[in-house]
Amino acid sequence: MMNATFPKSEKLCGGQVVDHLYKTGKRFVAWPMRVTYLPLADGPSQVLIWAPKALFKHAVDRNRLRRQMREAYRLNKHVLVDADKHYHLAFNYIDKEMQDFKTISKAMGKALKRLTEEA
RNA sequence: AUAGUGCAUCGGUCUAUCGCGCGAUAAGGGAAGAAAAGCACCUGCUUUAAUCCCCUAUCACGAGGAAAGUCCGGGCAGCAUAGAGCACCAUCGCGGUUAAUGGCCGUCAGGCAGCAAUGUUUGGUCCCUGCAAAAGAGACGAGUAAUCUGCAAAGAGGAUGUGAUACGAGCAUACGAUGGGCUGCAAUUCCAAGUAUACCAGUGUCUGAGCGUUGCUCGCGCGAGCUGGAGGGUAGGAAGCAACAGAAGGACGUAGUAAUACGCCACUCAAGAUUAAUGAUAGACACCCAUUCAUGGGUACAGAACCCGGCUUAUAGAUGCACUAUUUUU
RNA sequence: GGAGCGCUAGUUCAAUGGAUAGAACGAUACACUACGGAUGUAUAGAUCGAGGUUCGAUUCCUCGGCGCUCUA
Repeated sequence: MMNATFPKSEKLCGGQVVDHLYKTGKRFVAWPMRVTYLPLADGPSQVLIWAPKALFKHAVDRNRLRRQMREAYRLNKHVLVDADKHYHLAFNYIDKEMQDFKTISKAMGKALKRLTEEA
């Protein structure tokens, strides 16, 4: 049985850590998201999820996107765990339209698969 | 029955799988990570904080009527138990109501909309100080024409016209009454970690610099450092803050036209995050619309951030009560 | 979370409650030129939206929209 939990230790917190990630991390686009990542030696992978206020004015829409992206990560993260890869990750939503869960989940699967293939 | 007006209420439900936050209970486990210091002497070892932290199981709870805008008013916190004067700001028929308000209820007068129910909007004063482009003799202090008085000088007089308003008013920056101390939970308090005030200049130590939240002046309190240049370090955690509930809602009774008040009833009410929980997916039901009666589409506005009372704005649809107009029947 | 400020031609800025909202740059047309530039002449173009106060509103008040700043 795969472990599909998402405890707080897997969330990325702290201003300095976030700054470090965005300054030194590599990035690629997995539409409708942009992924910024930084490989780690060990420890749990930590994730940051972001829905920008500039694109979505209402808090309801941002909450919904954030929750869907979080669910997509939670259900797909076994790919990373199985490959024994550890990252600091940031997912930024970059599309102007709200996409449905299937699209986001598919994109998340592709993104994580690509990460496992990185050196 | 149709159309409308006012007041009030609700604003999806259930199941399955996976998941999140907070709390309680039970049984366990002993760490995680940052930075620094010390010992050693290049391989390392030791020590150390707030928060304690992690895992497992079960149970309970987990967004709104507007959580929104931040437009008012309070609670609460700090600053003299918040003090004085000036300045500033707000309110403005009358009466009531409240913890308080610019809100709410009742009511008076005028304007506007409507057949009506009703809705909407305006409402202190002109004594003092001021205001009005063009037009007009003249915009608040003078004065044009006819006419009258007078020997005359002059005085009285105020038409017509201009204009929104003309020896009478209007307006606010003026006056009056009433209210407001200022700042806001990033307030405020505590714990922990870390560094250096090295150096330069000015100023001051009771005849007192400077600081303390108020635009200024005082008053009051603290008081040996303070200001500028040039540097060093930190930005973690806890309380505030989530049932020791309260200006809380509801039913009933009494008073009142009403807002509301009082009494009574163990009737109801348990979110508390902080890179920020309250969810995701699938299915069924309910409601609405279309229809070829198989089915297809739609279900709004919108997400707590210390807490309350209002206002304003957004909102698919559903329900109840009262009233008005028209038509039909009795 | 809280506090404060702003919105005027395409752009940058003016305008004490008072006549037809002004200036510079830009745009368009014409002239000049073999063509273009420069220059000259002319033209078009705006008060964020909706109400209210006033004789009269860019200005004052209310509600909404958008943008910005400060604050541990």
